[in-house]
Amino acid sequence: MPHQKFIARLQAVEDLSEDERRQIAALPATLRQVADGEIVLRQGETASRCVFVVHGFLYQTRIVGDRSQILAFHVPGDMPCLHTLLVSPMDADLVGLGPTIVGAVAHSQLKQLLDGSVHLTRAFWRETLIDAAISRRWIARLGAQAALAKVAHLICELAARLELVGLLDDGCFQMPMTQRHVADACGLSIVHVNRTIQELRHRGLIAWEGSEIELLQPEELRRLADFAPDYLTGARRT
Amino acid sequence: MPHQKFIARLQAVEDLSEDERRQIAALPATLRQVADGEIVLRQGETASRCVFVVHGFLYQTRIVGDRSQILAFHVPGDMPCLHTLLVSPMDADLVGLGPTIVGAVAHSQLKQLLDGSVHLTRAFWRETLIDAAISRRWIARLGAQAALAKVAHLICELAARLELVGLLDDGCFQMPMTQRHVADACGLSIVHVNRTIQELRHRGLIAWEGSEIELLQPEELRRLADFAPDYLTGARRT
DNA sequence: CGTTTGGTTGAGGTCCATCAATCGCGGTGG
DNA sequence: CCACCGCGATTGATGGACCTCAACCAAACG
Repeated sequence: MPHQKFIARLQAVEDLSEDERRQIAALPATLRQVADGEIVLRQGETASRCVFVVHGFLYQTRIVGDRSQILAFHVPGDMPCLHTLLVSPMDADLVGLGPTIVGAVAHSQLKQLLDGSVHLTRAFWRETLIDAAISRRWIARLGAQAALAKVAHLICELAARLELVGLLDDGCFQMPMTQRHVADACGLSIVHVNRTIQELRHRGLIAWEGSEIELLQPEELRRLADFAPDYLTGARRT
Repeated sequence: MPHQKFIARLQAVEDLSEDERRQIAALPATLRQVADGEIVLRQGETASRCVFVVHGFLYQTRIVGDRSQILAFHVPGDMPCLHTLLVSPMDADLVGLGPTIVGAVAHSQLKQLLDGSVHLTRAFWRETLIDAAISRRWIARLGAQAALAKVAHLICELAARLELVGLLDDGCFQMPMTQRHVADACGLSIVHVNRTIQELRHRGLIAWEGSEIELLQPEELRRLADFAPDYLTGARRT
């Protein structure tokens, strides 16, 4: 059950046989509650287990100079530190966003599973490649877009990723993200993020109350953000 | 011989046996000359072969809105589109920087090699993970650093990566990068890049004439850029 | 209730973009 | 050989996007 979203995610990325799904579901995982702002894995730490999001959200943040930069958000089904299986130390803190439930699988278990299956190895590899593709979009976003487009793009991406795991309800999703998180993810100041969000609201593109974000005009928003969701699944060759 | 730098690169990332090195060297590769500015692989294109840099440089660039953003530079030994093996379409143009020689290996050949070796698969996977780690640093750089630090960081990274493949000569390296490339990589205007480089020169940190870049005070430069090269090899667990 | 946290607003300043012009250099063709 | 051209580097002036500081508000919470 806790692996459900994770399997769904992998499934969206690579076709899995029923047997393979069973093998993944059989991975021994320990569940754990993570509080808002709690650090699951610390920068520099060498993980011996892989974490996956069961419920809620995580993000990765890194101090650079005197400010902190968010490198990635993680939604249910994501395995944020899969790369620690092969490349050891974390290059950022992994932090809970709102009350969250994570599962953890021992590296040894995962290695054993992957060593036995070329196809599953490929699926997990693909998973890390999609993470990389997302990072590359973030580079484009941070390097070349104006504040309004940056924030719009972030919202579009989160909505699209949540949709993949069935957590988008009619353009609406729940995420306890504060304006500080948006600022740290977009490389903007809080004040300017605030004004930017107001502008998005004013244009009737989004609604955002508490932890509920709604895309009022998804099409318009995507155009503004120059967003296309293709990179999130790594469109397979047919 | 053309595979030499590529093997050196892999070797730096994961221990290879002599047999494995031989297997890689035996991969049938076609060499090709690439002119400055020539597009090797176009955004949206589905590659059927993986390219690696034998001599010279490549970079990946993507149009976003009305400007172009460079997502990555590639030095000899790099395999810029290894990810196309599993995730199909290119999300950016792959372009030659200066006169360059690239090799190309068919996906089918590569797949065959990897399917036969768990260890080599791991080595190549690691390779993509290091690319991802670099992307993440770029996010931090673009999101959280000022112009001076951005440019300094880029130079530090290039120098460190070239050092890994033996192309750094006493803090000196050859790279036919223009200020426009720096601007597109750092999300700055050309004019401002020009002034930033002047400032770096003025502080006695670098020298840059034509295509020769020299780190005059590497330690100072690294401090300014908040740079540490750890992420480039994915420091292995011991 | 006081305190904290996140959101909001205003004013002023700065970093960087944009526009425009110049300069040096290598290439090219007459 | 030299005028011409194009590209990259450089410089100055001006403007704008965004930052910083500071204050205030509302809701949540002990």
